[in-house]
Amino acid sequence: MAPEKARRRPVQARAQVTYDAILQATAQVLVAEGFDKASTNRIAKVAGVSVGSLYQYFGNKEGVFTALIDQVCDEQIALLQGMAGAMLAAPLPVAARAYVEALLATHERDRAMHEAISQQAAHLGLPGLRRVQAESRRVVRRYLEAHADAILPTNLDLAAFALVGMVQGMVDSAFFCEGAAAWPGLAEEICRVVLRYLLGHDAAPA
Amino acid sequence: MAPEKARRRPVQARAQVTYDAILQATAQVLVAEGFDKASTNRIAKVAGVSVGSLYQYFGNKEGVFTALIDQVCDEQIALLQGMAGAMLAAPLPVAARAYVEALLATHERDRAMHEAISQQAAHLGLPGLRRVQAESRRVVRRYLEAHADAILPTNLDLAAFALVGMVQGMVDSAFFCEGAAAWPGLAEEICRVVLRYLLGHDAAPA
DNA sequence: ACATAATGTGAGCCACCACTCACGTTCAAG
DNA sequence: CTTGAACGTGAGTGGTGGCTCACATTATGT
Repeated sequence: MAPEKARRRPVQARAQVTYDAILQATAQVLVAEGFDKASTNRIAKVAGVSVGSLYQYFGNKEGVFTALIDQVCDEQIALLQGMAGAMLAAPLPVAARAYVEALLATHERDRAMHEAISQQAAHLGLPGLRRVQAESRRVVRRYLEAHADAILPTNLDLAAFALVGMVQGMVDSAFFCEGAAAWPGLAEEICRVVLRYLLGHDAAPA
Repeated sequence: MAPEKARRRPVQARAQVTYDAILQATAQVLVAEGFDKASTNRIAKVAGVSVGSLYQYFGNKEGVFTALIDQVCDEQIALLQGMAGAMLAAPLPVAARAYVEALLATHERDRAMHEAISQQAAHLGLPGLRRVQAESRRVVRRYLEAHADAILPTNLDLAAFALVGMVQGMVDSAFFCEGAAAWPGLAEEICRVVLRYLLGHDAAPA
């Protein structure tokens, strides 16, 4: 039950290779065959190692999945922060657009991955997903601060919270409802929601 | 794998009692002990019946969960439609407020339930959750039609989609991020988002 | 070269779990 | 009351999967 610590940390190069292979195999099996087929024996076989090796680096089955989820969350956060740096000085319509597109893109990229993980989200993934949301709010809040004189909301914490939630909600809905993600006006509409909330009107075209 | 049909439908009263007890026990075990502890034997024991009885009404384990999810979704949809009838003629700020409060309330009521179910959402719950979202969009769309001359969006399908997604997203975020659900200005802020999207400005106070 | 630690192996143990079946019990109809 | 159908039972079966452990192999320091 409790997330046990890893038995051993990889120190030699070949150990790191094994470790990475296990995580990659976990992702692959999860996406291709579903959670209930993802036994430790199957993961080890796909990774090309023995079960014993798996249990050298992960205390139990749960540990494998939490490690994988952590890795995915770290990537997502890194992408977020990278974008934030490039967008801090950008005007609102541009930044909004970039944020929306980025979220749509990551969803597109590893849709199956997210689905498989969220299958166990309440149990294992929740802390990780919380981290991503918290970091998203932090990034958005910093942007709002820099543009505080141009927007309506004065409670920036609440505004960041609302923004991250609403965009995530619409993007999720789009992928949830098959086919909707490809709707032509979707990204525009999400941006419209954001801009009307922040400005009270649509952005004037340049 | 495939959702097998129930072996037998309860016809006598005591059979219905057994059937209901099984579903209720499933919900209870799911919430109190988590999905992986919810074995058919455990469910039967908590329900106070024998495993054999369980398999008289459900073809397999999956069938128990899908039946439970269907039941929860039906309740949610019924609540939605009931509210829609009462709100069709209401002015926008009132209707928006009612919708938001209703969502917040249902989340509050069976938060653990939703969490446990969404744990298996990708596998079992997806069709049910899709039904709820689709019905939500239909209800919202009907309302928008009735008030089409008072709102900015012209593509009502897209608007309904965006509205349901954004509200759901913000509500989910609130419960996701512990404590946030109790934030004082939360419901107001969600309404503000909705109204600025639909009207382009905040509602004038009565 | 040698010792020692790090890494890798996989057959097998054990516990658990989905599901069955042969048998009892309760109901409803004639 | 009788009869048969609906309902209920729970020990048992087959299979699976998490995890171990005794042993083999490879790297590292001296």
